Amino acid sequence: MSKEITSRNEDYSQWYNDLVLKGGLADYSAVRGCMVIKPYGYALWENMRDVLDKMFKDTGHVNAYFPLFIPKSLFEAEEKNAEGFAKECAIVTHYRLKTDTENKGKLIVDPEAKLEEELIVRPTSEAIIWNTYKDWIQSYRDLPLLINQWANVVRWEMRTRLFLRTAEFLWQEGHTAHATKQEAMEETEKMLNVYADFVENYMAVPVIKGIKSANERFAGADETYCIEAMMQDGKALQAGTSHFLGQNFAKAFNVQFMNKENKLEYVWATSWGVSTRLIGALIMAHSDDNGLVLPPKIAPLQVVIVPIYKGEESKKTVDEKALEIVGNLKSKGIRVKYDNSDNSRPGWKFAEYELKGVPVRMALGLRDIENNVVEIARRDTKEKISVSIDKSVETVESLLIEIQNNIFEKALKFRADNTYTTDSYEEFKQLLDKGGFILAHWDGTPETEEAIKEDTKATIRCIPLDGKIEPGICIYSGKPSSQRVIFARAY
RNA sequence: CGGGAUGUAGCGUAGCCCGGUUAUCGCGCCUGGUUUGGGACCAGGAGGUCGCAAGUUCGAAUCUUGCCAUCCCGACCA
Repeated sequence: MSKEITSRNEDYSQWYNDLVLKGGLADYSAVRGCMVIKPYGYALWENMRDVLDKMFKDTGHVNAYFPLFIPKSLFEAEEKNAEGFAKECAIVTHYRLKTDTENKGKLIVDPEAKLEEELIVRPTSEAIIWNTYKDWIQSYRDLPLLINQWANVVRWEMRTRLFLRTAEFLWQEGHTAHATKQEAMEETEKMLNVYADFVENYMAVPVIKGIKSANERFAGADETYCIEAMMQDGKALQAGTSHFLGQNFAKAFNVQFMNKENKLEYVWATSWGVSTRLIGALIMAHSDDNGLVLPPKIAPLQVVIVPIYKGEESKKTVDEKALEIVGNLKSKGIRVKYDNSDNSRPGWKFAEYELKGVPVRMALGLRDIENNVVEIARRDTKEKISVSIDKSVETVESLLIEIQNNIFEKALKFRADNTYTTDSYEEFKQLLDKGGFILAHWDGTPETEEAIKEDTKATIRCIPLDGKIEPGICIYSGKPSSQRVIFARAY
């Protein structure tokens, strides 16, 4: 039967789950909190990864790989960071199993194989990386050190959600070392801009660049920058972070370099990351009740061609013409699939590829070939047009660009329509229930943020970088404030 | 980790309260045929550790206990 998708109005969470599962992006696994990323979902991640990887390399970074396991003593070296992650670490305590003599065919942990020092499965890699950098950095000539790694990390979350929060996830983490504070701060902002560029121009998700409040700051960072996106239910989702780590890790791991004046100095550090969580952002930003809506630039398939035929003879004719179009599209670098499988009919295929969010669908039948036209349907607006086959490639090319722009504009408009400004705490609470971003004054204290969070479940998503300096009074405490910050309920 | 719910073929399900032949139905799958412009139809067929493990019983999908996984709500969360 048809793959029914729960509507957004009916149950937003279920709608999201339906898209992930029925859209073929991921599956639950036999492991609590861990998911299987299926080929279609992984293809999406590969496209995202490839674009980001190029952006990192274009900004001077290189890739490396560090161990999955971190000795506990290293992990705890930077205290704040260790504390921040302590509650969600998986720990390796033994290295061997043995046959259970009491219970044939079962294995038990060999108590004699206890590790002298426990290994932490990385929730992030600062510790192991800075412990390594210590040996790599001696002189200012070794700096800057600009390294990225693509890896998996584990955070033992209480409650998990496909892509948005899983116990294991894939990400990239950049870790850089610099000779000066200024340079490290510039790097932090540079990578934030790279993320914003990627998320807006490839994923078509508008973001707000900002700084995290102390409560939301990365443990071990002096300053955390972020990009925040709005989902269709009005909730905020952090799409990427970039941290200025100061000299915290340099001091914890004793990473010093000789400067030009022959004096030892601690290096300045940054780290930055985005994860498979971005896929969750993508889904919730654009998709609709018919399924996924993927931005052409990173969609695994940009075009699908569905043939319509009657009998073997006409199938041949249609195949021939369709493959010619496929060739033309491919020569333009367009990711296209010709689905002439005989186990489902055209209508089924239409619905299936809509569910999968393929940006453009072409339908080609005998009637079209006679008239030298092809039907082209776009996923975002579901509009259909009939164009001359000779012009089909250029039509598709421009359509892909148009779809990319349209879904970005649509998301931008949605965000604008759901962003409010208020100076009244009562109105603030009412607006929160509608969902969306609220620009309000805040006195800058963690206590006030905490109190508002207790009261409303909303947190400060960020202090926007492009925010106007505008004196006002804190919405909660009435104390003076110099700038509005963004409040929202968040994922 | 607390509260609630769920788990029967690839998917969706009936049966469970009140234990008793060969576990129901639909979709999907396989074979053959007719079909194909928005989720086709006919005929035949295959497919099951009833989430897992103990227990109660002559007998367990059904009753009991434990465990595992998922969903929702909370707590937690960079």
